Amino acid sequence: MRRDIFQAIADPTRRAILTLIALQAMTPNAIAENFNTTRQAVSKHLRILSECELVKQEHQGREIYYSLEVYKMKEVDQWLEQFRAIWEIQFNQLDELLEKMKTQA
Amino acid sequence: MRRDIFQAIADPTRRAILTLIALQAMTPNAIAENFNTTRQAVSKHLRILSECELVKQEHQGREIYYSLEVYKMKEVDQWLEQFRAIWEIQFNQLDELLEKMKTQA
DNA sequence: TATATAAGCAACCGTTCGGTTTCGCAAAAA
DNA sequence: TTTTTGCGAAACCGAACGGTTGCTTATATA
Repeated sequence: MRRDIFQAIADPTRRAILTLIALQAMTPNAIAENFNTTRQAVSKHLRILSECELVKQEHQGREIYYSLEVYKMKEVDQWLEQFRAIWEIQFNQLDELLEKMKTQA
Repeated sequence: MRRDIFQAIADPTRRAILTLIALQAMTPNAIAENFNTTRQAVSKHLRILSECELVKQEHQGREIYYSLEVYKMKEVDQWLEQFRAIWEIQFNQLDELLEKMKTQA
């Protein structure tokens, strides 16, 4: 059961949960109210997000507040880095092409 | 069979394929040589990558060259944007804290 | 023409996924 | 103390996933 951040964000519900708790910590029940699923389903998603440390818990009495571990998102950002260089090159080439077309017109 | 770029990059083999063909187009056989799987397995991955337009084909005789559709990667980058703002705020707060500790020392 | 090769496609198999239902536990409220 | 509430864990189910094997089609080569 090797959890991986890319697998974690593959599910649209989990991505929505991450967005939801990005700015404020929330309990599983509160989170579940925003979706058409049961609390248990949300709980499962939270477990997966916890396993790859995308989310952290804070216990308050019998309530558990979940919040985003935003630094972990940087792993995706770092993976994207290799492609960012390429799409900037392609953008510049397009730019040169447009320039060329302009001078020829 | 809802294909989605996030689901496409969830698989480590597919991520490796994307990196492999990022700089040069390759045929399925050539790609498969880089992994411990059969050509058919790679072919399946390429089909999934094609379905969400992360990859484009170029036919040359009986060979098919696959290459990266790098602009599509920006969708992930755009999704990350919402979190980028947050981690920069947190970074700045850490920065302020370090500054504070320095002046107090 | 006959043969070899590149590649896609379909069928099948075991595993994982996302969800529900049921249960147990601990904290708060009655 | 008893009841309610918030939560996670386990068992189960259908669907999807990743992979293999076998087949067909199309191009290149003898």
